[in-house]
Amino acid sequence: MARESKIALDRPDMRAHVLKAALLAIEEVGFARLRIRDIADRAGMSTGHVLYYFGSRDRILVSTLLMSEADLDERRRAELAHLDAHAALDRLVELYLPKGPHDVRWRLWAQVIARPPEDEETLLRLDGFFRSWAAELAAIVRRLSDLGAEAAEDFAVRHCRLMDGLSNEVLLGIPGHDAAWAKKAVLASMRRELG
Amino acid sequence: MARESKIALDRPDMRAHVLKAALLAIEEVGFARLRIRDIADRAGMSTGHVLYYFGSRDRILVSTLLMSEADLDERRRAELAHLDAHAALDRLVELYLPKGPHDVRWRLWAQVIARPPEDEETLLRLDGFFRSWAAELAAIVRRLSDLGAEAAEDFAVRHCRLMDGLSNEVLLGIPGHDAAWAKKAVLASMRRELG
DNA sequence: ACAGAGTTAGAACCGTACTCAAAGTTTGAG
DNA sequence: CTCAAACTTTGAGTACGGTTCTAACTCTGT
Repeated sequence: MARESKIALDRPDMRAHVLKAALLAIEEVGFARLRIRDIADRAGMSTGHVLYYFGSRDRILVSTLLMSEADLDERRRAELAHLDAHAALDRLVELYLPKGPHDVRWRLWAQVIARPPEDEETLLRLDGFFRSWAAELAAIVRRLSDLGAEAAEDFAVRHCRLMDGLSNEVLLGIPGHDAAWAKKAVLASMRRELG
Repeated sequence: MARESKIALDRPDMRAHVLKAALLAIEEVGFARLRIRDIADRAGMSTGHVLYYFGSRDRILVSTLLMSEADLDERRRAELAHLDAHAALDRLVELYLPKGPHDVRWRLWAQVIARPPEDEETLLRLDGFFRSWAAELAAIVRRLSDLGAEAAEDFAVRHCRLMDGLSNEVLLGIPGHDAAWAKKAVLASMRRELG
């Protein structure tokens, strides 16, 4: 609708306010029990109002993921900029992987994959985050090895997908497969290729 | 409860009947709109009855995944047994990856990852399927290369997780990232390592 | 035939996503 | 300053689906 885009442009601050409330709500009540009411309460408004801005529960969650991911994107850049290549690699892996089975950012990803958005624009934004992570990783790898641009890119994409797969197991809570296990596995794979 | 385990033992056929109905229902009405009613209709019973056997919607879905995965496990063994190593590798990748964004088996996985089961027994069974795929892949790889048992196992696990990650993108429906793209990416990675 | 356990159906219940109409607030033109 | 139009906000209302409950039914063993 025209309404939607107008609002998005006019009141980005309001949307951000709701999305922060959503993050807080997820942390506090957990994903399984999350109601729109929980978000509305924390944002200091009514459930109808939250729906007025976002249209549906799923849209709120997708938007929350987009914000959370954009946020991390910035933090990542800022933090990795002044680390040497080895430390940067280690830190990137740490930032990428879930902290545990209840990691909010990853729970959001899981949710969105289980009920994917229909509109292409959102899908492209999600893809953008995939690419951003891969690009950052590729840059670090080039500092660590004599790989060419193409090979580094390939390495980066493969390892991002590897981390996605490992994250699934962490999210499931498979016994023994926790965050530390995942990190170790990724770094081992990277080292074995980089020599 | 005692009730639950008793039923599971006494009436495995009834459970299987419902689960097959669930698969059918998912195919027909899609995941987003799936109601217990849709499953009950197809199984020729009431919603109350379905819940009597499974206790909750989530349990039905987890059980459906377990059955579907066990089924594929068998089919895979049977089919790969009489293929040469190259063909077997190709076919395993094809069987593992989603056929498209609506692949029922993978939608079930996505659902289960988004709302993981609590009980350890189920988690271990899920882990069992991970291991089974990896073992099968490792065996094929050993036929194709001179890798040792340990290296082949490592190769297999890494590539299973890689396929999981690629599957996420297929499920999301990221433009350009379809089933064929995923297959190509996996095989490229495998070839590059196996030489 | 009967008791009692196990099974089945479907109505009732309850919680939650979503709608809607009306009231409140801001904005900007005259 | 006034007023109307657009936008915002609310909360009650609706619809719907998961879950629970109860009462009827079936089957088995005696």
